[in-house]
Amino acid sequence: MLSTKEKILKSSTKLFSQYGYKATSVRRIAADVGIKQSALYNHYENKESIFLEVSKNIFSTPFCIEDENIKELALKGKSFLTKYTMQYKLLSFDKESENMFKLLMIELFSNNELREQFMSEFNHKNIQVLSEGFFIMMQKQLIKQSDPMLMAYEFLSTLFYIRLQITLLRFDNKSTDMLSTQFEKHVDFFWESIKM
Amino acid sequence: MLSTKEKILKSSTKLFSQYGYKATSVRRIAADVGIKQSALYNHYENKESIFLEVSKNIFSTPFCIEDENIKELALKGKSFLTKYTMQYKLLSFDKESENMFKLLMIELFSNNELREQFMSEFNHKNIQVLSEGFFIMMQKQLIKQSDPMLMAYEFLSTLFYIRLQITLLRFDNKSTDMLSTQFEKHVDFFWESIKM
DNA sequence: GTCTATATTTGGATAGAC
DNA sequence: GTCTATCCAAATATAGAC
Repeated sequence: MLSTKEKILKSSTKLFSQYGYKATSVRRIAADVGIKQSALYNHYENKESIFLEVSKNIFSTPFCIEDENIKELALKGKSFLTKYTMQYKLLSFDKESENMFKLLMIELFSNNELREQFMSEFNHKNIQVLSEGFFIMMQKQLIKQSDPMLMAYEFLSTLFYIRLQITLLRFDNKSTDMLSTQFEKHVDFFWESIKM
Repeated sequence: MLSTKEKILKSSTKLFSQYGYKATSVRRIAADVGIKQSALYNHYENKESIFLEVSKNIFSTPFCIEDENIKELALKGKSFLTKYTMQYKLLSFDKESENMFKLLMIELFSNNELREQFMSEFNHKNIQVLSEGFFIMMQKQLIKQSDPMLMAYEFLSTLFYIRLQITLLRFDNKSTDMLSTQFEKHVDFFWESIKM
């Protein structure tokens, strides 16, 4: 059994990630929770503070792989890319992460903070981890010599594009069959391109 | 000298592509044009019809290269990719196209029609043209044997990601120096990966 | 074709009874 | 903590004078 406050968070997460901040009214959130609009204010100061609570979860769910034992992983070459990509794929199809990604995309051009976080948390962080991996592989002569950062950028951009497409298709309740193996194909294609 | 109707279109294009549909009020459009809000209704039936006029231009400006003489171009190998990418780069930095791209991104999850058009006009059309080019290059043994569609997807996704980043940076009036040569690097990297 | 004035709706937020 | 009632602001849209 969820507390009212938890119900509000759940409902608002659902609605914000479907319609965005502006297009989601507090009345609608209240209706979804099953209470009157005014009762919301016993739990949150205002609409903004509800959104803040929701948006906290956007980057708490990892957008990229944890760089725990990246060094050991990178030594294995292709397995590193596979593992990285499979974690990314999991996120892309996980309902919770999907909503957070959707919300991020919807608010990307309206919310300065989210935009900054997208650049740092998603882009830079992923590029950093990946390029570290590629750098190690180059040292170990597993892959061709090149710019690790560029390689990371090339690899990541496709992951992002697949995820965006999946999110769009699922938003319309369309089938993602055509994209379900795209991640694996990407790893295969990319590895063939860079391997020694 | 622009007619009032043209001024409305110009102002609303600017504002819609900056704040999106919901967050742009007709008052603000009117203020930007320099007339009173009610006067807008002498030129457009309602807010929706203004947006419709604006959004017509999203896909009229080409989002992808014209496939005019793609066969001849593809025979030249790398030049095909270079030319394709440079056209794409031009669009990314063109003020008009940039606004249309921004508007598309902002409304992607709110507007069903735009979402459909993004999938067909941007994704499918580009994939088709590119894969046709790659297919020809494979036949002529200019590049390695692979799935032309997959190759097209891999190539396009990075173009899209660069464009998105450029758009985000310019939205915040930040420098795009770091990304200005990314398109060229992408072509170089990709060509090295696929060439025979 | 533009203006002032106004109708109408919607949405965020508060007051006070229970 | 929830409800009803209400306030206030903002936004779309219309009516009618000039």
